[in-house]
Amino acid sequence: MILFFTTFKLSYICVMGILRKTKSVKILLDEFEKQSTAISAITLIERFHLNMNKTTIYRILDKLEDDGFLHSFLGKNGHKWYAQCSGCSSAEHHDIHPHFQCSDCGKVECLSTDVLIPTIPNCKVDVSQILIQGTCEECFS
Amino acid sequence: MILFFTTFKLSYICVMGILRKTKSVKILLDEFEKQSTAISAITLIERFHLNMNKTTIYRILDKLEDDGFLHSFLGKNGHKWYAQCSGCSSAEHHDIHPHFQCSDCGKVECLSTDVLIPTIPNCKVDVSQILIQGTCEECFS
DNA sequence: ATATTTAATGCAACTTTGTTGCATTAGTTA
DNA sequence: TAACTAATGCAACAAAGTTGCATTAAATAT
Repeated sequence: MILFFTTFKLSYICVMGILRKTKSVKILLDEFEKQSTAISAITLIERFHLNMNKTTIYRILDKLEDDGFLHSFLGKNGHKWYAQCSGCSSAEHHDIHPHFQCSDCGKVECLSTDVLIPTIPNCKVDVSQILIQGTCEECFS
Repeated sequence: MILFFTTFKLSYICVMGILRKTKSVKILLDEFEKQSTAISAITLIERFHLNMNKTTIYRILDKLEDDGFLHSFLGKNGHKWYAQCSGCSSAEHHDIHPHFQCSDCGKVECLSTDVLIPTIPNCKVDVSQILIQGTCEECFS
């Protein structure tokens, strides 16, 4: 959340998410600022196991999602991935877009393309997860 | 596989899948014949824990998928689900269709509707998983 | 600047889904 | 009926993610 890069009283803005700007929160926010592609929870745990506990990582990711800074989805193995939201808030997540995962290197990208979800008779559709798998540009050439 | 309901020499047909018509295989085949909606591995383990070991269940499901009798996909929690294929073989799985999971009762249905998958520049697309979540007909009313 | 409050953290133990190795059992073929 | 070996059960394991609780450290109040 942009909050941390300006200087607000956090408690006014975040009701259920992150309240304190701790070292761990800063490290993770920096990471998502730096890297535009999605990152899996497992990758973050490996990458920062010297800096913080895996429990802490899971908890911060959870809160950042509540805050509308990150959105989560499941990769090809059912493992959790996170990426920055664009224009979401704690009130509403409107980041329903497909994700592309390379079967070769495992990298995941958010796709801006819209996919038309079929309507289902008598059912109320809430969310849809679309994971497209294949070979990415780098692994293909 | 229809093989088991007629009388063939199995070894001619199944190369890497199921070779013997055991009690466990019969139970699971019956279950998928009986129920047209998808079934999660966990559900089968609960349902048949008196009849067979969970290892056996996972192994049989795996082989039935190899044989083209079942296809698998991940539900909303990343858990494995299986449903009957229509027209697939061990040589080729062409059952790429969306699935609908009810957030209320957890039930999963295969949808016959086609979804247009976006092309991604310079990438080769292989498979795509589409999981639509919402409230099903029964839970809605 | 220091004390107080309590959100956030680390740790260990746990839960759940799914997998592996190996001895034993039971379909299938000879 | 015997022989072969695929399939099974069991126990132990692996990996992702969660929970409870004592401790630490941000933010606020003094």
